[in-house]
Amino acid sequence: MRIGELSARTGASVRSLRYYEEQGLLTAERDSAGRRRYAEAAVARVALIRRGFAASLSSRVIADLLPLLDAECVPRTRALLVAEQDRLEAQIAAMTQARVRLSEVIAIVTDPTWECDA
Amino acid sequence: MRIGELSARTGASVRSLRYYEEQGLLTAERDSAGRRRYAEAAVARVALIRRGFAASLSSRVIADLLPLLDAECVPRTRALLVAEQDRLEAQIAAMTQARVRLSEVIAIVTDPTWECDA
DNA sequence: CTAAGAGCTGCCATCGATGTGAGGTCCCGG
DNA sequence: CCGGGACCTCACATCGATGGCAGCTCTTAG
Repeated sequence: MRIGELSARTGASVRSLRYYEEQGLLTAERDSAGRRRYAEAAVARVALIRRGFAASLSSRVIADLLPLLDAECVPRTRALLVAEQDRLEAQIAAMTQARVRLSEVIAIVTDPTWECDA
Repeated sequence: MRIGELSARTGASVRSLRYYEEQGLLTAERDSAGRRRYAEAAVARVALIRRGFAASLSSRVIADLLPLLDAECVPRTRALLVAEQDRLEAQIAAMTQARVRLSEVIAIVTDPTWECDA
């Protein structure tokens, strides 16, 4: 299929599909006119890529991941994902801490001695 | 004091102090040579700004916030901060959901039928 | 044959706090 | 008077996925 159809079938914009290819996430044959031709499997591939993005993986990590998935290499795939999980966990922790600090700020400004003109 | 001293006393880089001014977070007099001169209060001001950043507030929000703080206007200050808290909460929720999705991906690839060459 | 539509490449913009560097001014100590 | 250090402004780079435009080619329906 061509890029428009793949886009329609996956929900990824045409722009994004080209970007995925640029990042080495998706390969395509070219027809005589230079247009991308995708195999049926591309639909599942794009779904997988998008699943990765939805799980906050970067294109770089997905690029590392896909060959491992294709090789059905569980241990390394798993190691990569767990590392990402740690990164995500750290980010969540950072934001959670920011939330605490924000609560502190709110507590400070809610000091009852304060007043307001408006 | 001049910018170098303020930087040393607050831990903010000189670049950052200029940026704060550019964003309307910090004001400075100028001496005859055009150099910034800060009052003592600037130290506390910068500390407050940095506290805001540490609580994941953007310079824009801090810019909105500081006048309210100066006016000691609790209700509006509080409203602004609570709105930010909601935003932060939404981000944390998004990342938490990403974590769930990542766990799902890990569960999928950990399917015991898979094998690995390396 | 022609117009429209789909595809192509390449480039710029986004958002935000900060780093970095060039090129200039100014002040002070030696 | 000179050198160096502190300061100034201006401007570009970063990171990442995506949007969007310009200008082009190619195909296909009418």
